[in-house]
Amino acid sequence: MSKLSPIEFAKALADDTRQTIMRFCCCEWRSVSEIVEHTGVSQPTVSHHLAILRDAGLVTPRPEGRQTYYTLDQQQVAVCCGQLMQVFAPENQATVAVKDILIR
Amino acid sequence: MSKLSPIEFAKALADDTRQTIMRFCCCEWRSVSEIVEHTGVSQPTVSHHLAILRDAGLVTPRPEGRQTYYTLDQQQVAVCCGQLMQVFAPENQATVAVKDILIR
DNA sequence: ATCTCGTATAGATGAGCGCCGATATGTCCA
DNA sequence: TGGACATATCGGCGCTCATCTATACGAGAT
Repeated sequence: MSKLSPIEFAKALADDTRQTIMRFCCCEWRSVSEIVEHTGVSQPTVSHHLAILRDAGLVTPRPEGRQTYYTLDQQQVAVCCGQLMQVFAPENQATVAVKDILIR
Repeated sequence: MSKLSPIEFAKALADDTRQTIMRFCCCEWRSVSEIVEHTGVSQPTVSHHLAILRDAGLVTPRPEGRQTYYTLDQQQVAVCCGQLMQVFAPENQATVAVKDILIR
């Protein structure tokens, strides 16, 4: 999981289909077929979006036989959000709280 | 300052020029001319991006004579980041801390 | 080995958007 | 009132990217 700049993070999030995938994979492992069925877009499109999220370190793949299961990396999300807050809301109270927890 | 969905927030952040503007206006009031000079893009382009950020409630305009000064709304940023964390990192420790501060 | 199923990649297409020049709007000053 | 300046809007152009179909790759199963 490589570090993600605020720009890369924002661009990875800036698509409805990708956010749908992220919500769907938030607390569970989901196969590509399940994601295809849930999003309603074609399988290649899902694969494309998964590649983007995977490159951003936002989802983790787990190959299992013919299928590949994906899940959202909540820690990566939290760290990136914390970074956003430090850059764009440095004087906010919540930013301090997040920094204490996420940055060590 | 209207409420901002995770998608709208991400799309507003998903541009280098807009992030440059946001950083430049983070803790100070900046005129459009200053922003034009700092970003290096044309004045109409800056105006365009400011309109997007303004519609998202991420920057606050303060007209003063012929000039308009803008500053970043750190509270709006923090709230949106908090929302992102609750949606995409609900099991993370930092999310709980942010929620306690931002959501009332 | 061959077939089938699940996923990834390649190539094409169309919509969205970032950018600029030109122009409109609005404010201050003489 | 007229002119100069700051910002906003308009119209277009080019590029990025989300989507599709077609195809390749890879792992069971027969």
